[in-house]
Amino acid sequence: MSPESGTPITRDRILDVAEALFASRGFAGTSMRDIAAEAGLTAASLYNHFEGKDDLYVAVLQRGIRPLIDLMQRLAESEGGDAATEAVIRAVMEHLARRPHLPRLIHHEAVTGGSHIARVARGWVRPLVEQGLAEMKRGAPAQWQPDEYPLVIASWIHLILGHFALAPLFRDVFDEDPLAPELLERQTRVLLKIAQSTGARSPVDE
Amino acid sequence: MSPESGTPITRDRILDVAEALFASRGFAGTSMRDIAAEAGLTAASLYNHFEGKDDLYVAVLQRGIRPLIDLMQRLAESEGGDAATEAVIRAVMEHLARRPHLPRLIHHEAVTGGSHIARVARGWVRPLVEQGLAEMKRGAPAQWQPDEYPLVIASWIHLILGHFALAPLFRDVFDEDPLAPELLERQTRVLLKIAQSTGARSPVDE
Amino acid sequence: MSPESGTPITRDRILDVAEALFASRGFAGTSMRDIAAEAGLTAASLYNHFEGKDDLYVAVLQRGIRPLIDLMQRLAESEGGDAATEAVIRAVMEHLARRPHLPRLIHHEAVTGGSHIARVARGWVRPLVEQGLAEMKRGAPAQWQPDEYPLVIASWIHLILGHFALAPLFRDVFDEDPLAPELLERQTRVLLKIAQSTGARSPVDE
Amino acid sequence: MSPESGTPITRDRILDVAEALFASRGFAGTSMRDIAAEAGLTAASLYNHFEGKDDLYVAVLQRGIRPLIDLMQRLAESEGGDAATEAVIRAVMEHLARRPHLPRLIHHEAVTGGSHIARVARGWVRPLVEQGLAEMKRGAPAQWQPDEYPLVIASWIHLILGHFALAPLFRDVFDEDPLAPELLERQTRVLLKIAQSTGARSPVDE
DNA sequence: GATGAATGAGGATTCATTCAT
DNA sequence: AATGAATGAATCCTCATTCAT
Repeated sequence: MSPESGTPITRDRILDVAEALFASRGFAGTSMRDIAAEAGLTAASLYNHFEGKDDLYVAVLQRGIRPLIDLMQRLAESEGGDAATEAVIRAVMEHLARRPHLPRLIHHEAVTGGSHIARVARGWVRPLVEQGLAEMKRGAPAQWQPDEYPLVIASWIHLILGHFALAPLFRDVFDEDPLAPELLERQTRVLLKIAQSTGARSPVDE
Repeated sequence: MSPESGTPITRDRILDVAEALFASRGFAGTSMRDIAAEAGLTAASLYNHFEGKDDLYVAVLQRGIRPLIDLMQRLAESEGGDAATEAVIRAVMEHLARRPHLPRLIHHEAVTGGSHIARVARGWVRPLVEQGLAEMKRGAPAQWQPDEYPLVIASWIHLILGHFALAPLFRDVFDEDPLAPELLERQTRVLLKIAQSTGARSPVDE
Repeated sequence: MSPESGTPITRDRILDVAEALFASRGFAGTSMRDIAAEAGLTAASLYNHFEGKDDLYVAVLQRGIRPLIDLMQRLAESEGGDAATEAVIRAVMEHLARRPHLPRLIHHEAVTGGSHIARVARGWVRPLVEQGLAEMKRGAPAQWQPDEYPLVIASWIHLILGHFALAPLFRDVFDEDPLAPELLERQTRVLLKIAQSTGARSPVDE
Repeated sequence: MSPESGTPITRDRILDVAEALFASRGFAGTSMRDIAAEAGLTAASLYNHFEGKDDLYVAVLQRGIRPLIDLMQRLAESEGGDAATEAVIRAVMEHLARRPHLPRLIHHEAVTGGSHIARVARGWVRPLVEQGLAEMKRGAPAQWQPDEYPLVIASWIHLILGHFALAPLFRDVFDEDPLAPELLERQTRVLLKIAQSTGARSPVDE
């Protein structure tokens, strides 16, 4: 009946719930029972859909990261230049705004150095970094030395992911929700300004 | 008799071990037994020094964050200006280089939105942000709107903490250790350049 | 609709698989899922053919033991004497050679003292023992006292079943498979010699 | 207080209980909870004494089999001959009478072909069989061919272990307990007679 | 006749914690 | 100050079974 076979409804519901819980409590802090309960199931039922906690976690990770990889690849295929930088920032911010759990998932993995991180690192971040490196080698702002390129790229990742991942903290500090549409828009503006300030092509270029 | 007494040496050893484990596995992922084992003790012995896991965790957090708060306060008392920005970046980077677990601890708390985060938020980040706000209000680069000030400050936090906290990820992506002295120095240079680029006082100011 | 119906082929396949698994892992150590998987089915499907695990187990037991009972009865109807002893040993050895799981099933039941053992005991072993007793009473080797008759019969059961049931052990000890045709033949010869040695009619008889 | 350090009492109590349960229900059929309950403990407490179910099982097996190995070695050091055969049978029967769970444990392992069987096979049965083989090679009854020696030895194992291990079955068949002292004595007599009948040195030997 | 999905019960094991020693 | 032993609660997961499809 549905274009997909199986019973995608339940499976997806589990993935949704698991994504939210893994994102906010981490892998170790999330119990199968909690996931099941939130999905309206018994813990045992989860095993009809996933082989185990680890399998479920990987499924959550992949479902979340895959579209981000795809997005980055699509963006990479567009031509570069200053306009492109703006487009990338806008696109990524909009994408993450719709999947606000993803950055926290990535942060958990990254900070923990979990066993899945190799997958994340090699599958997603490395290609992304390498795209960025290639782009910068073709023409980076004059202020950056080549050995600083990776750090510049990492810094952009910190800026973008950090805003989402550390939202719980800053929600307590500011009295506003960093994930509210208005603040996301404002943060995008801030990032664009940073891009302009730091990305000014060297006078030689012009 | 009081759980606060005990050989300071052992207590500190426990704190050291707990800090490392909490930082790399998070609160839920770290067991009292693991901490005890790594400290050459039995789990039961930990209770001679701390009232429980939670108490130990708070102790770790406070021991780690307190010096950072002090550092920020000392820096705040110095006068501002462009030179100050550079001094702050250098000082914080150097401080964190000596306590590399701290950023991961903070990230865990921040991402998790744990029950201790209020403490962290109110005790450390809020004053820091308010110092920054005050500073910016006294004279910020012209490109920033007042409602962007908090986001700019948060962005700096992302840039600095992110480099340390996400080191496990980027260690896998680059083939270098982000926490190696040489990369820390390089990252400091990058941050200084970003500060210069984005922080340029508007021509009108001068 | 009735759980007794169904394609006989599938039912027999399940019985075959279950027999092998129950024999090598015991009742408690064998899961319905394992049986189903080995039979190319899902656990749920087993319930189309058997009422439950217990029912399946009993079916396996009965299917295996029934022919053995029949064999013993047929042998009992033949007249006794030394020739008969040889015939019994040969017949039983040949029968078990074709159903090598059976002795292990019986051993499991016997050692466990499981709830099904009463069935086995009363349904199969007891008549067999009583046949033997009757036979011995009609004329046993002079060396056996009447109160030893049951033990002698039990000993024969140990000798014959043991060779099959403990094959996994002796396969490890010898470097040969006790169930290989050649060793079965050799074991038969050994048993026949034991029968001759111990069964010699007293000189008075002759 | 006790000649052994530690708290041997609880540990031994657990071993006793586990031995009985493993013997009568097998490894898979015995739960840690049951063992604990029978020992007056909680399941969690078992893990203060053993690393896990498997470890406990191995401990039970070793504690039971070790003395049997020692007995066999002592017997092997005595000189052989017909008198020795009688001594061995008597000694083993008496030993097993005092540890009636052991044969069932061995049978479970042997029939299951469990993962521990290699240990049992190599550690205990193989040396025993090899002792027997050496003995037979020095002078066996004329009726046995050399290639039958292993089977003869195995047959003795079946006769002796079988009486103990299959006791639950024959308790149901006879109306007597095969492990009752009187029946053990009777079984010993039967075995001795079998030994005499089958072991008669060939006239040529004399 | 087969199965995917659901589940209550129970499996082994871990965990934080307590307490007597 | 340290620990061995004990434990209730919770962990992940398996199991036998049911039922709608």
